[in-house]
Amino acid sequence: MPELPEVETVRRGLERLVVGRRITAVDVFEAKSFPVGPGLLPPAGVVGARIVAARRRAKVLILDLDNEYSLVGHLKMTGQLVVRGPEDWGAGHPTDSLLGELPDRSTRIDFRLDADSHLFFNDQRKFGWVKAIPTPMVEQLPFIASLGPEPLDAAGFPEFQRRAARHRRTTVKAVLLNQQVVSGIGNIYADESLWAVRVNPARPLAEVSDRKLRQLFQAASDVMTLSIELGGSTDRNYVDAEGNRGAYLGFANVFRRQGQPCHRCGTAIVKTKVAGRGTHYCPRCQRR
DNA sequence: CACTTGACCTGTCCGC
DNA sequence: TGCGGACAGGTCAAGT
Repeated sequence: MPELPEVETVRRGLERLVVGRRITAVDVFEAKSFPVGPGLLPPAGVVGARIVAARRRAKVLILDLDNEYSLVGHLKMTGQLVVRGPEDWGAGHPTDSLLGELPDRSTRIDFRLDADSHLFFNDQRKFGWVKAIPTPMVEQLPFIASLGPEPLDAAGFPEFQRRAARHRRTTVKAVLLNQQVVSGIGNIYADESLWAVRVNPARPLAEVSDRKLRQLFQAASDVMTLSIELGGSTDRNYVDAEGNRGAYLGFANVFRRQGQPCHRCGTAIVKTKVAGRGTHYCPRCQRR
């Protein structure tokens, strides 16, 4: 469930904790978590390189190295990138940690760093991955090059509108989840954004006015900006680079709130299935 | 081409 | 208490 706010929170932690560190060794415990193949550097190839930048595109994390390669990572649903060092190391200590000693049984990769520290890639369900790719190739990877604009970029609205226009018959929720149309939104923030502008998730896009669509894009930006300030959403697994939970779900209006009163009208929030996903909405505020 | 469904995985929860 | 099955959801391949 890491969506844009969670990935951005991890990115900020990595920028603070591992940029400037050198990779001294890499232990891969689950081969599929660090795929190798044409154009990909095997794990041993990053040993000796220094991490020089931590970037993000939508839900994709990018750690640039000083050897012309970048570590590109996707956390998918249960991935974590957690930094650990000596006990007295670093300014931030976990205050709401979800994790114990690392590595644990979900640890797939251990990047050993200088200064006696580690960057652990944990992933209970093994859907996530980390790949080493030539830095100039990162933006050209098909799945990155085809991403739609991010809601945090207000100037991206016309492009979002243009791309969305090709999907007028599908539900507005499915469109929000389509990373080629608009990127960075996942199940949590799709539901939260739709509640904010009182649009029913199952509405065909054709029934959503241009004005509503603009409000929706803005709402997605607002809700994700707030979530970043709160360190993201922790439903089950998500933690930041220090192992801490995010606090956004305490402020959620619909996600995982089925049966509880709508914060606007008091009606019980309903959970259904739209676009093959669990979907939460207020049946009164968000009529079809 | 637009759109939906299934697969990838494992841990958790629910009903029997 | 144990056990089968549903469920969780990001993305892509395969299906309609």
